Amino acid sequence: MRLTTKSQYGLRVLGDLIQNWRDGNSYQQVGELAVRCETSQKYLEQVLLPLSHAGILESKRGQHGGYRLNRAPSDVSLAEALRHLEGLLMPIPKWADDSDSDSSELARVLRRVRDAIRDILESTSIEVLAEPGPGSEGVVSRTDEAVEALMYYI
Amino acid sequence: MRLTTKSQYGLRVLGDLIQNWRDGNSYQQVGELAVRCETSQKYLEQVLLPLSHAGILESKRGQHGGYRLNRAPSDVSLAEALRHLEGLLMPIPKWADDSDSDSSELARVLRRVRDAIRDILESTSIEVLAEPGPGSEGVVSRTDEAVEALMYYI
DNA sequence: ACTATTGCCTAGTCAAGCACTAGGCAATCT
DNA sequence: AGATTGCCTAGTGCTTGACTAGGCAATAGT
Repeated sequence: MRLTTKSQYGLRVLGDLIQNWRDGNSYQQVGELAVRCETSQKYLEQVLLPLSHAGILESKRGQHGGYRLNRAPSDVSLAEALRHLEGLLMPIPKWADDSDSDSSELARVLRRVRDAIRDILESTSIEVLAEPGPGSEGVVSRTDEAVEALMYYI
Repeated sequence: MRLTTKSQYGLRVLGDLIQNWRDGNSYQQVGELAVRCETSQKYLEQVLLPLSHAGILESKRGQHGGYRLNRAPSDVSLAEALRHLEGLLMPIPKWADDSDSDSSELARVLRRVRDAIRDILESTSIEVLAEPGPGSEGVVSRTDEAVEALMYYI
């Protein structure tokens, strides 16, 4: 699993839109989302596009257009979001994905690693991206830091 | 965790040297290892250097020099080998590695992923890299294919 | 001691991919 | 009709992976 800035911004926007979902789910313009996520509008457009195509987000064009969640946050897993942000998490050819046990022992170990990652990411919903409630002081999202910490490696 | 060709060749050489360990543990020249691993001698030198510095391999220069295992294969974990082949698997800053539970929920999820990967890789020895016994027909090492399958992503 | 051999180390090159920037088209609202 | 906003594609600069190349250092055989 690799994590690039697409995930960084994408996950942060999702957290933002989850807050918005709980408060009427109105359309949020890319320009404002970009400001809140500290990136450029043009780049964020590219990040959100695949999420829209995947049906995770819903978009509207023209005046008062923007993005909003299309499904309940609890129904979207982190794995699904990351798949559309980063492309396929694991482009494994058939021979390795098959249940054939005739492949090497190493392949079996690597498959266990892959499954462990997948299990965690599939069983976690994007609700974890929502910023902590209004009780906390630091209003700044920690999503960036969390992703930066593991960026490129895991 | 990222896997590059360094891991691909490095793991394959380790498998080769494990066979050699069980058969007298003589020094194997880089040139011949490179032929068996289907890469160039010069590149393989760079791959094996860090394994030598880490004490996993032992080297000798001059005529009849080469490489051989320096420790029992059962005492070297896949995690250790990969760490020296790819650099640190997870360069996580202190704030995320601390047991402080005040970081974001996402950070906690990503730490679970990291730990799951580490647990598997630490508990598996490089013995799995050894080629299957002489009973099998296909003599070609499957390490390359196993690594290629997951290269860059997991 | 001399020389051939082999590993050690550093620098440089080429291609691919990430992180954007930019421009124009298409839909929507007023 | 015109302004606004998202959709889509192309292009650019930088970093990194995957090597290639050259010379130095140590060891073995004579």
